[in-house]
Amino acid sequence: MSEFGKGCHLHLIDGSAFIFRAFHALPPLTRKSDGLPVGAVQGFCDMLRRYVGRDHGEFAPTHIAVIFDKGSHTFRNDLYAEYKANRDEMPEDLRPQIPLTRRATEAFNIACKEVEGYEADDIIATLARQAREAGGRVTIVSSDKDLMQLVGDGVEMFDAMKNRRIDRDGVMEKFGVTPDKVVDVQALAGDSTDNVPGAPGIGIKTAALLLNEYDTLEALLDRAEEIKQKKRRETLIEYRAQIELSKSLVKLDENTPLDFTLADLELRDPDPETLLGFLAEMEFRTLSKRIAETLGTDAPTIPEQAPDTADTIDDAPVEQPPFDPDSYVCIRDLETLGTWIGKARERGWVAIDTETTGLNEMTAELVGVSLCIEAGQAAYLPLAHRAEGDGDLFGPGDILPNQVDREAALSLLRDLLEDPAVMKIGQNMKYDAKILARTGIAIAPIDDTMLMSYAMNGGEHGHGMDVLSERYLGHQPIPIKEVIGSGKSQKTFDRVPIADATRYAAEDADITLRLWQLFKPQLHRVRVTRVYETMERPMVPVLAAMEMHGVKVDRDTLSRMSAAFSQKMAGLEAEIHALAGETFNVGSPKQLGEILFDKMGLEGGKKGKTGAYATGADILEDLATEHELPARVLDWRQISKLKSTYTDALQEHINPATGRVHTSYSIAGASTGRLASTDPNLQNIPVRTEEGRRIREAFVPENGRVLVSLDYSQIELRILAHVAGIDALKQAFRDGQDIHAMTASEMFNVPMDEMTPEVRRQAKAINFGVIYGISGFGLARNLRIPRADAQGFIDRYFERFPGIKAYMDDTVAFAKAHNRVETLFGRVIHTPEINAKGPRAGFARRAAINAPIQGTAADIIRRAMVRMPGAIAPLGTRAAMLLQVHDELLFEVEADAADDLVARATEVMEGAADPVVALDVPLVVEAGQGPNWAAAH
DNA sequence: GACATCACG
DNA sequence: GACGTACGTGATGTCC
Repeated sequence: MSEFGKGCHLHLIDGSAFIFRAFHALPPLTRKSDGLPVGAVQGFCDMLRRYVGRDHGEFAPTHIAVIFDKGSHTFRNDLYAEYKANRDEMPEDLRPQIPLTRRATEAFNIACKEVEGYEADDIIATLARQAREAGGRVTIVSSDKDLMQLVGDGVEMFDAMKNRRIDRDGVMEKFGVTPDKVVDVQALAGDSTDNVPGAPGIGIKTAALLLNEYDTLEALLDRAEEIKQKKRRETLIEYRAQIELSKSLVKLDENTPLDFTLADLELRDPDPETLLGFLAEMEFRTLSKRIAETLGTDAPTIPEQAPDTADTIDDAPVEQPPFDPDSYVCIRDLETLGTWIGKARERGWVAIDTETTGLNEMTAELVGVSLCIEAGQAAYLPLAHRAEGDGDLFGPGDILPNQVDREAALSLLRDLLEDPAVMKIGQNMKYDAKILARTGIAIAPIDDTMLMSYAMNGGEHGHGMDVLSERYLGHQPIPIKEVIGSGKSQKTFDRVPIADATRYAAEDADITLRLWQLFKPQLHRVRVTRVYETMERPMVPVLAAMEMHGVKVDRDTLSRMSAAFSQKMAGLEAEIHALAGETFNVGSPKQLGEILFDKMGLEGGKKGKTGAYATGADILEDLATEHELPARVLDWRQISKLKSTYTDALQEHINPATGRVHTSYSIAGASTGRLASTDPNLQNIPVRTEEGRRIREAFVPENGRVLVSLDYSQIELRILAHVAGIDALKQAFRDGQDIHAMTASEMFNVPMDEMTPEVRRQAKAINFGVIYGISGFGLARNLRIPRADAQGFIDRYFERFPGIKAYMDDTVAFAKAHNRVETLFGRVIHTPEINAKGPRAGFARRAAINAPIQGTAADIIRRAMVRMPGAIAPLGTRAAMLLQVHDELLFEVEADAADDLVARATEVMEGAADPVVALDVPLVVEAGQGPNWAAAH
């Protein structure tokens, strides 16, 4: 054993962080033979394997240890009983896995250290100090901000999740101070996750500001009297003891008693027998194989469990072969393609992925297609790869030889992809369906792993392939950046060498198939099969058709408006500069803030986390009553927005081939079930102001046609009336009354015929507030009234409609108990933050109240959209659905068929809840038509 | 790439 | 009683 000294590099892994990440990143997995939960152990082992196996370059370890916490009571609890008191109980499934992670570490022959009564952080601090004093370097493997105080003098951190080293600059970035001041910042700002109190009202930004001015916490507290801001000064004086206590809680103990030395942590090779023995005991087949391969030995055989116990491990993923990019087949001739197609027919399913030259399905060209028949068996069919660079027989840009003839291949593929007996499985199939549609292939039937995940895990995490693969397969796919590069040197996929393309593309199909095999049986267990089959999957062809159809936008109208806006902006800019007495960038909130508040000395000072002045519209509006400049800036901002985001940008989006604008809807983007529109976003075209609304005049039908707009009237309030069971509201909707006026009448005891617009406006704000999970603060801000008044309104509202309060409380209670809420149609919306502590709790609470209402409305319009093609089929190509804007559908229809369309579409929309949900309130649709979108409203 | 701002339902 | 607040999105320009 050699001494630790100069030239040595100690790596300290934060064991708890590894365990928790492994636990939360992987689906519950149990040991097949006895049902012992081992998912976190498996993840932990895989993370260890990857960490020791990675190329650390100049940071390679000579010594390494995994450090664990031991015992729940530490010296910090003696200082402050509430320390970490708000931590949730350890999940039931995780508890038995903790000792196994210790054994795993030992099996890897890595030092595994803990000290009774001390947190891992203190041991890490002590070891880091010792290593530093011995002249060595230290890497702390963790992203925990509590450890950042240790950075410096050869000590750095490494965030294994983001694959990023954290040095002095990284700490500066996080805390705004050098590492030696981190403890002081934390003492002031406190930490809600550890229940460190800190100073109320002071966050990291403020703390950093103060410490950079006063240098040390002690100096700051001693000279607190000097601070200008009243509130801050009083807080620092009043809470001095609490701040000092916080400091002693966050300061790590660098003198933890240790019964081992740095030399004991020397890097050692694992003993294959011990390590593989442990893995076999845990029954990790894939991991055993992988590690055996690295160690150059054979993996031990792990017996399969008896078939009669299969149902007890229902949640365990099907055992799969490891990913092997070298095993993927590149299809170079029609015969081989025929063989793969034959295999897909035999199975009845195939996973498919298309590779193209870009992300825009309307302009991207098909480059190749990958297929996967079963886990590990995938192939890539290159169709249009081109030579890159030079030094080849074939010049840059030439189609490479030895690729299957495109037309012949597509003809073979068409038979498969249109075969009703073969399920085509994809990840985000709308993309592939559109690409294939442009080659004349109408792919069907389909399954979509992205949408399966969305139905099961909405709100829990994203549903992109990378996330799903890492989370559910424990496999990190080849990043697209590695294949096509990034930034300036990025190339299109057709310039990727075919061998590289094969590894990447076939892997995507492989992953998709594995995800499908995992997800398919889970759908019914989470009871979202109907959601998936009626509201997610059928959206794919409907949206694909709408997006490909596009909407005609008149370039001349937009370009004339842009020119007019330019002129107007130039005029306003000159006025603003004159008023300011100097020229500055009106588009820079920073510069504007300095002009308004520093130079002109207006009231309404600082705000915001970055220390910049807030200059949002609400603030400028307040100033505008007294001053010219902010009023002109508001005008300028409005025009600037309209020009840059709409009249300029929309022209860029007109497709040269179709002359129309083609948006793309994300089906699985919004947590509530809403769609989102991108590239361009056609769900936020201006309408609220007269000037903005004119942009809608550029959205026009083809000659002889009209645009028809149908929108649900007050759909969210109707849903609220139903779910909360408010008889008065339900009756008002049945009677077709003005719902806001009726609310006002109930609340303020004003007869309906004496209603003033002002009182109605307030009631309307309250109605919307309720949908958003009302708070006194929010309503006060919206109505610009004192907070106490707003709270009074809310109290009275709840008094008059007690069912609303009950609904809100019940919804939150349900969310807290189940970590999810549901729409009337069974859509699941996870609320992972609902049991969080601190300010996040408020957000989560309001989101949980809103989600079933917004989500039910989203479900209803989805149902209408799915039925719409069938309902308007008799009109043939005379009518087409173009856009969805949450509660509105826009159609383009031949003028003499418009009334027919309105009748059919209205019927579908108003009946969209049937027959699954019988609403106590009618759904009412309002229709309009005209020669442009503005006129159709 | 983060932040502020603002467009929509 | 304090915390920091309306819910859900996407695009743009500034600034680091």
